[in-house]
Amino acid sequence: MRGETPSNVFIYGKTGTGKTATVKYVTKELEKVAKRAPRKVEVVYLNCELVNTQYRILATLANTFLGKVRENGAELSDLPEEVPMTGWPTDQVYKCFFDALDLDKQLAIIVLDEIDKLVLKSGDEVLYNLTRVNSDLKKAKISIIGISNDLNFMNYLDPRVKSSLSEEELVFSPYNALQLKDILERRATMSFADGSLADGVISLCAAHAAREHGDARRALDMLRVAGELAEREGAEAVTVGHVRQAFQKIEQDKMLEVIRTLPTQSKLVLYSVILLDEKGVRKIITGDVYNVYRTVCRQISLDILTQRRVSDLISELDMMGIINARIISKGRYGRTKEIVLNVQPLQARSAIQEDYISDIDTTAVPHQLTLA
DNA sequence: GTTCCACAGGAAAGCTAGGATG
DNA sequence: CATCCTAGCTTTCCTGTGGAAC
Repeated sequence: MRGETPSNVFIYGKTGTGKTATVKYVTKELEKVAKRAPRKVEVVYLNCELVNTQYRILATLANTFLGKVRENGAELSDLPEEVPMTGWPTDQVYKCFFDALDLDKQLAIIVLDEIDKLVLKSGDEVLYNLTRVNSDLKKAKISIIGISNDLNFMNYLDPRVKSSLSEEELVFSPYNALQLKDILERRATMSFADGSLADGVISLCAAHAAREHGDARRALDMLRVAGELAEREGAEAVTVGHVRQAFQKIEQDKMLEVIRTLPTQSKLVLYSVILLDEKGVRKIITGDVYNVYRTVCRQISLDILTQRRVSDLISELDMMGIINARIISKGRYGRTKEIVLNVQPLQARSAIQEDYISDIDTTAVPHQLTLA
């Protein structure tokens, strides 16, 4: 507001630590204060997950400032009405943004949320251009706030961009249990009726979330799910038990989501394990899984991988926590992995069958196996 | 004490899709 | 458009191994 060139700010921290919320709050306050100041302050918020190419960022910026210019009733003689979302050469859009911005003595704060997504998709050229704008502007100034949840993201950048973007750096560390408790309590007073939360419910949610990730959004999710469970039950209040159920439900949902996005071959291996489990086989063993897997593959005429590979896939499923595989030795009868399913067979099955392979025959388990 | 099963899992080479490059 | 590169899968070939049975 005093007309000095502000530092660019770079903010990083894990998801759910309040980066976006903080920036939005602070910029809103700033805009409020700036209304009484002689120099205008404009904040443009861009989520780079949605607006993720150089052209679209420039076009969005150009249109924002063209809009502001028109609001003020200024003459638009040499400026276009609007920049189309496709079609123009990039440098023309750039010039348009530049001219509209430089009409006034103003400060533009450009917030680039999820900036890592932008760089991943279209490189750091935009950032380079934006960081240089200040040296060409006569009246206006711009300042960039970059938000990223990838801590290593900076290393992908051009050193010049890196140094100018991180003039000021802020790190948001994950919330601890006390902070989460505080957040949950505030939200709870807004969304839950008095007395509908039993003692310890919020503490438990906070403790769980802090131990896992420190993500406030997910802590709130847990509280919400616990509330929904209690409501469905028609319970008087949300109890500690509901929170535990909610925790399990969230874990299960996460697991099912992982299963849904598994590559086909891994799904088939998992499917084979499920089939064996449903047939009541107590000790599920690599060799058996491979036999069932082969039958299933033949039924849907898919390539059959080698046992070596399937063994690796089983290890991967184990790492993901979908199954538990532990190596056991049966002495004279060899050494193998004993596999225990770690998900609800029915739900896991339907998650797998959402795939195009929906018509696998359940009789894929050979009879001699069920007898064995 | 030996044997030997039924795999585990390391190493290296082949294959392939997709992207970069000329 | 052809060609080259690369990462991620997969296969091939291999050595290693805990412990019940002999």
